[in-house]
Amino acid sequence: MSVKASSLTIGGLAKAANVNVETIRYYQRRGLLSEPKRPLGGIRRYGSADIDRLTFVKTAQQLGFSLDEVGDLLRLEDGTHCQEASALAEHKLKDVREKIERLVKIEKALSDMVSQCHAQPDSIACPLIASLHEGDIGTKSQRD
Amino acid sequence: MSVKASSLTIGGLAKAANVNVETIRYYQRRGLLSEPKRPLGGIRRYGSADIDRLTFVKTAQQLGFSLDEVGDLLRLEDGTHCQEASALAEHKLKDVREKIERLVKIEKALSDMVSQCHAQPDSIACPLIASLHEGDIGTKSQRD
DNA sequence: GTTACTTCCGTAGTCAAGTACGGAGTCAAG
DNA sequence: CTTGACTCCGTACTTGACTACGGAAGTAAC
Ligand SMILES: [Zn+2]
Ligand SMILES: [Zn+2]
Ligand SMILES: [Zn+2]
Ligand SMILES: [Zn+2]
Repeated sequence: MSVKASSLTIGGLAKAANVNVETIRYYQRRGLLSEPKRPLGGIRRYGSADIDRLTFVKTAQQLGFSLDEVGDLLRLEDGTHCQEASALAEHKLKDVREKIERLVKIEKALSDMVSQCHAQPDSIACPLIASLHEGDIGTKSQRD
Repeated sequence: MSVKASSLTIGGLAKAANVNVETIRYYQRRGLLSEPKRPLGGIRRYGSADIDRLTFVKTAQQLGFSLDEVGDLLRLEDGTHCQEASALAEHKLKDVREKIERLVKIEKALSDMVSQCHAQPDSIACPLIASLHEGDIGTKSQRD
């Protein structure tokens, strides 16, 4: 039985979870974090569960989930929705892989451009700039 | 002397360059594209140079340059600023490589999570959700 | 018990890169 | 000569994820 040490003020929570106070209030407004009741005109107290919550949100966010999607995940938080959770994660994994593919193409285009440019240090026209006029970096750029 | 076939209306230009009319007007406001003078209360005409311009902007954008940065590139447009142009591109290349690194870590974290999840189809608690509570996806996440 | 920091709360502003709107003017076709 | 489509122009709205502001009230230090 964890000691539900509800001892932190919002500022302490912010420090503990390494986020801005305003971010916490924002998440509360968005329903990603619940606000503890305040003791008769007093100040709200937060505990380790809240730090955990914020960690969850921030971790999911780093994994590329939007706050709306984090909300979806939180609704599965009891851990008994393996199907839905992994569907979300798999979809996100697909997105991430597509993003990587696109960036790798971009990387190639950029490094080609840079090396072309350096290959002709005394050229009158910069091939890097020229290639921007061509308008083809290899990504077929389908809108999805 | 190029034929300067100034025959397109803004709508035609939009179609030719595959962008929204409002986007063109927006770029004009931002100084990325100049507005041809309009013949006494008439309608502006655009030519292939404008298509080229838009292609340049869109290409650079696909390469990850912000519109401000595209503006910088356009100021080097004469092609005689190899140094500056390649400095910009190299910086962007560094950014892109960092982005790829981060995404690859994310990809690994996500695919690990998904396979863990599928490995235990009858588990009572989802390890995918559990791992989001841990708050470590391998990226040491230094603020930069 | 006064000062100084926090908290609370609602509202409003920021950023990038557009997109939308409304009303007036222009142009080509029928 | 009247539709209907398009252009022009300024302004305002959008999205996502915050961040800032202002004033009142709580709380801690000295
Ligand atoms: Zn938890
Ligand atoms: Zn699972
Ligand atoms: Zn050109
Ligand atoms: Zn060059």
